[in-house]
Amino acid sequence: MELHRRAITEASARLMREHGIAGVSVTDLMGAAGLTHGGFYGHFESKDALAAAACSRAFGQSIERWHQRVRGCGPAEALQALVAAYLSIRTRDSPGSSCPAASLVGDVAREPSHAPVRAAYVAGVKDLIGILSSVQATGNTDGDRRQALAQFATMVGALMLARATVGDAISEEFLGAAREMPDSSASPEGGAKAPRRRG
Amino acid sequence: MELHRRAITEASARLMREHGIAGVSVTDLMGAAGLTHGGFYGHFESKDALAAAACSRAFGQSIERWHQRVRGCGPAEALQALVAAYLSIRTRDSPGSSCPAASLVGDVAREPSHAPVRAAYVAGVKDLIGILSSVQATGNTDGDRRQALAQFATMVGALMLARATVGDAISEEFLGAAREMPDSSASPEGGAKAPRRRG
DNA sequence: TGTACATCAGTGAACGCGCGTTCACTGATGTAC
DNA sequence: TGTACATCAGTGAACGCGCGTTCACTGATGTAC
Repeated sequence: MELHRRAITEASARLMREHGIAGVSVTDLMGAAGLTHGGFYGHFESKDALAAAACSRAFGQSIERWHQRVRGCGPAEALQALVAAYLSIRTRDSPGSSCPAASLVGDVAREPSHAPVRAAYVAGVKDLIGILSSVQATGNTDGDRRQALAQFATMVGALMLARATVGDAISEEFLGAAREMPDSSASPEGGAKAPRRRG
Repeated sequence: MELHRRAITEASARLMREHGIAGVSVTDLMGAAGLTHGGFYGHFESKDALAAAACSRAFGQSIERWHQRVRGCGPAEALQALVAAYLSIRTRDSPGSSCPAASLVGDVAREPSHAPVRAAYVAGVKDLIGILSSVQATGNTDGDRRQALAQFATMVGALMLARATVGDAISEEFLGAAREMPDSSASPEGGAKAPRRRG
């Protein structure tokens, strides 16, 4: 039974990123796990509960992948590697297996405040921001975090805009322009930089 | 009849940004325009066609607002004003009346390539990028455009992440960190800057 | 080893509901004479 | 000015369909003796 539950969660982590939470039915999800829809409520309390589990699972996959990329690199190379992979054509064209913070951002933004997927999303975003902070180089903790938040916003925005404009040249332009954003283009040696000030 | 068509488009421009294209029904939209659902197909060929019209209308509103903000400012102040308004709590909490490039990004990303709303979205994004380019100050046209693309990605990403994480402090952190992104924090005098290079 | 029984994950029909779309009809408006 | 008629935007019932969820049932599994 635990095996089936995992299969449902895994299938949902993929399909919900691809088609949206509301874009796939319980029947679809159970079918993708090799089951029929009737047994669903033996595994999950509701579709909302599954969405939360699927969201957590998707973030788990991303976090694992980020850790792999960061491991065994200096911070500057690690940042470069994360950004380059994130803002690639391959990632743009694989919403089902790429960052849920991007793929699900529109869905989660419209969920009511009590929806369980919201908490899962926030937790996942915080984990990714933690990793991204650790490869920044402003020289102080606050600066690293602010830099990571802004950088992550750029990555998520560029990826989603690239997806929404596929078929037009501007899609690739978004990916390219965002890849060169502040710190990924600056000093490959990763020297400490002054924290930014409010304008 | 033209009046009713406009009312339907206007209501849809708001409601589709708030709840998503699939998140509102034809009955809802007609009701919001003060009509009953049956007459809908006298005005539009399909819900998809309405989505395209609503998207164009929403971009029209944003473009008008951007032009107003830019008019009568120097480029540096204009950029500051656009970014500050875009990344405000007020904007975050008003998806129905704010930038459709953000509110609809997830919906449009999942539309099939032939959906009419896609073309409307791409056209609107290009218009906004045009305005944003015109207030950049890298000193050359290509640099301005690349800068505008990256900046816009940051704005859209931060706004959507802030919406998806409302209720947690990180929501406001995204807005704040993205507000200080590259050029909005640099040189309020707006002096020309060297174009960025690939890292 | 063989039989009887309890368990319970999974099945598939069914529930009420709302969707996008269609269509016969209504009733206000404007023109013809 | 008054009557008859054509037009056509808008109405609301109805279409087939898929949704999330429920539930009586099935049938494989494991235990008791």
